[in-house]
Amino acid sequence: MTVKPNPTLYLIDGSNYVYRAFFAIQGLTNSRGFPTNAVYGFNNMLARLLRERKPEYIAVVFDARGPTFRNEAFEAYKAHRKPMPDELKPQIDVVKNLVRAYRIPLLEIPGIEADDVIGTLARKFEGEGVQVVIVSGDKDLMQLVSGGVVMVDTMKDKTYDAAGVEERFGVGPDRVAEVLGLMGDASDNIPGVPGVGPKTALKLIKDYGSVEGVLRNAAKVRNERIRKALTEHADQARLSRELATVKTDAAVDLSLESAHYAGPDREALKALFKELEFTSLIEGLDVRDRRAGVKVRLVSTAEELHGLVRGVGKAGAVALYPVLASELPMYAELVGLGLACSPGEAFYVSLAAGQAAWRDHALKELSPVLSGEKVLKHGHDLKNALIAFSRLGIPLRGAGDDTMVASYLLNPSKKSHDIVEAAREFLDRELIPARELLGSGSRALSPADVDPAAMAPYAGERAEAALAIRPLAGERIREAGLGDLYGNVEMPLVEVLAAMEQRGVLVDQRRLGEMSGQFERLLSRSEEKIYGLAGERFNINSPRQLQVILFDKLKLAKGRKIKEGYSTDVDTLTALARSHELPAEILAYRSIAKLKSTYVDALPAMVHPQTGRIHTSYNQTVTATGRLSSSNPNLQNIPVRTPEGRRIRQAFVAPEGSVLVSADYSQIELHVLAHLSGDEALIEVFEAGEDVHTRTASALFGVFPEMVSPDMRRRAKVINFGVIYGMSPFGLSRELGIGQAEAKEYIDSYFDRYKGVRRFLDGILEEARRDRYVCTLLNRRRYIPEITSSNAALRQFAERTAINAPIQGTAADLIKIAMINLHGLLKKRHPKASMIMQVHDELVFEAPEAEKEALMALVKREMEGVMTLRAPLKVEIRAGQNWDEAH
DNA sequence: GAGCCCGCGTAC
DNA sequence: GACGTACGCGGGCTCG
Repeated sequence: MTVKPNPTLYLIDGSNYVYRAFFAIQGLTNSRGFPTNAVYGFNNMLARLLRERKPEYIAVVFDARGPTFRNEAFEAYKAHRKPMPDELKPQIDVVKNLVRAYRIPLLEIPGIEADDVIGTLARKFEGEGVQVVIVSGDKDLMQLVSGGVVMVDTMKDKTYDAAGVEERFGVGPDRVAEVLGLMGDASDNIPGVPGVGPKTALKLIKDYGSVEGVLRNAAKVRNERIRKALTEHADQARLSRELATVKTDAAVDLSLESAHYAGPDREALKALFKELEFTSLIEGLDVRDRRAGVKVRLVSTAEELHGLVRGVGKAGAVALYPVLASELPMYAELVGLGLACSPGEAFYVSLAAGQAAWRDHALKELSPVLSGEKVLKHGHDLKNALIAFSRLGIPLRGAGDDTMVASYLLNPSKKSHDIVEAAREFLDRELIPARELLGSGSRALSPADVDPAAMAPYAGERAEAALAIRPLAGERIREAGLGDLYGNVEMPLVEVLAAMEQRGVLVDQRRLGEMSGQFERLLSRSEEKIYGLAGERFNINSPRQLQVILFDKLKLAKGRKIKEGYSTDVDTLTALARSHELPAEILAYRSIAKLKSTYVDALPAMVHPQTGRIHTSYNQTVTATGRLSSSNPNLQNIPVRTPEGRRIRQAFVAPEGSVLVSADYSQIELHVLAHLSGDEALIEVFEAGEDVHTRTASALFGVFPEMVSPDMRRRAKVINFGVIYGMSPFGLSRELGIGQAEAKEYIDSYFDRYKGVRRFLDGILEEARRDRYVCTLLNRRRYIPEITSSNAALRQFAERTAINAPIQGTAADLIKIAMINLHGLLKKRHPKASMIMQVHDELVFEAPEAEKEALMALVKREMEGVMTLRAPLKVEIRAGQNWDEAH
């Protein structure tokens, strides 16, 4: 038999919260000018309480209009209180309607104050064995706290039991009214004893126990002024104490049953929110209607776990949802695992470190299923699962489908491919958001701190969602002709990325530490110079403040407009550097500040405490084109162009006895362009192994390749890249600093030379307009809906992305295949070597010195031979002790 | 105080 | 506005 815990009743001090909400939020009205701030704040408080505490019984208490016994006892009572603000008055009735829409009983008893209603009900229900929670920020009510009554201030997120009251107030609940009686309460206009403030009152009550006790012993009080006040105002003190005492015997009643909370009247709430124009809250209501009822079982005994494992084995496939203590699998504990192998039901196994015996048992029990090939493991973000289990010594084998990757391939432009978003798209289902369990902001909990019983429905339904999404996504993958790309490239890549992240890269922390000091000194010197030149101190890192100095104070020429005034970017400052010293110094300062904050100081902070290396996350479902991205930290934008920047690259090192090998595709996107377009002239350049920029310059400027000057080559290079980006005459003219007419001539002359490229680009645009999407060599899709927009700016932007996506995306396809092949080859032939980084057209490896030559030959051959393009791929490869040397 | 956008700058 | 794709910093605004 299970013992039912005592029921809990929440009594909400409505008036208190309406006031507090009113002052906390300023200026909110609906479009008709009706003030809504107090209603909004009150609703947030109430919704949060309902969400976080899930009260079984609840009631809201308001003050009624009209006099109460306190007015009769003391006519000045609350008389001098400021009248209710005009903006608040009309909101009171709305708040009451809101409470009704939540179907929560609302008590307002004429002649009885809310405090006394709360006091009476609290004592009554406490006597009946109900746990009472008073929800208020009013210190008067602390006197009601006792064994069965606590007070909660939801705005400060504090709960007061008797000890809490004593800590906050200095005395226990039984003496709160005594202290208030002596010191008075300005807001309630309780006079107290003149000249006695909180500190004196507290000391007197501590010494003599009560107002009566203090008055009896008044003669003993040392301080003459206070002694006199006590004698002279004895009656007022007694009255004040009475006023400050919350009544617990008022004529109020409420049945527990009527306070049972069974959820809101959604239609009424929706109507009210609509009236108030709380649109985001309306969405929230709709969302609740799309929650699914997955039956999730928290696995808590060895027998149940054993049964689950057998069930999974029988099913032959399972969807996993690992719960990690934080976002980064390399840095996070595995807290638990959601599992699902049949529709509508799921399981959750807690793996919290706190219960080591259970965790060890559970992992041991699960391990054969996870590591075996027999049971297919599906999931939404399998890389995460692979890393999490691998770190526990459990290699996840038998990887099935990753619904996140599938979702990405179906539409890579989507903002998010997380499980919540995927459940919306594929299942029209709303999942429990993490914030509902964990909260947000500074108060956010770690999943490690959440009760497994609460975690279970969250993780279980996510596993079940992945299981349910899988066949739907699979069907759509096939329909879109994405099956090969998914099955032969993206899925095999998951494991490769997991291995790369886990291996990580070594950085020389000492070197970065030295640089940090150096950069610090450079910056402070530069700072002083800047202040001198500007004639005042300001925040150099603030473009807004810098604008004032440059354009208002020094009256330097304004350049490009931005949203907030005029740009201070590198182009502008470089131009201004001719007329003043300050812009040049700002540029110098900025370049060092950038390196320091983004790399020199940030990288050491990311070194893993156990491995001593940096483990980035390679994101497979982020970019619209098919590229990977890298974050935490981003290893794909480590500086390379300037000498100072290269010093950061030098801090990426090989361990003793090993080397770094860097292999990058030479001009991969132009090779791809040559292949896709079939342009004979461009293909011929690459077949001949010649420098493409020089050859383009030679054609554009009508000179022999040997006669191409560095500046001619530079211009040709800009144009070559411009093609890949969907260049316009304007963009080219800006980049080259020439007129638009001249830029157009260059472009015409380029397409005259490479006629096949022109045809190809036209074909892409036609295809985009016809299909609303474009494809890479491997059929990777990107939707371009705005290609037919009537807005010229939008349409032109769409045209540029339509041109760029197949080129950038095909390059991404190729290097991904090379990565998969090389990962497999390394395992077999160079198990001591590893692929550790990818930077779009570059792969970086770490290998023992002795294997350097063999590895380099293998990598070069494999990358160049990844596919046979009409323009043969070329790879530059080098080795070194650090990344700069190898690159 | 947290979360977001902006301006800016790094990479390919 | 004006050549593609990313990530992340500091500033500063808005929100609650």
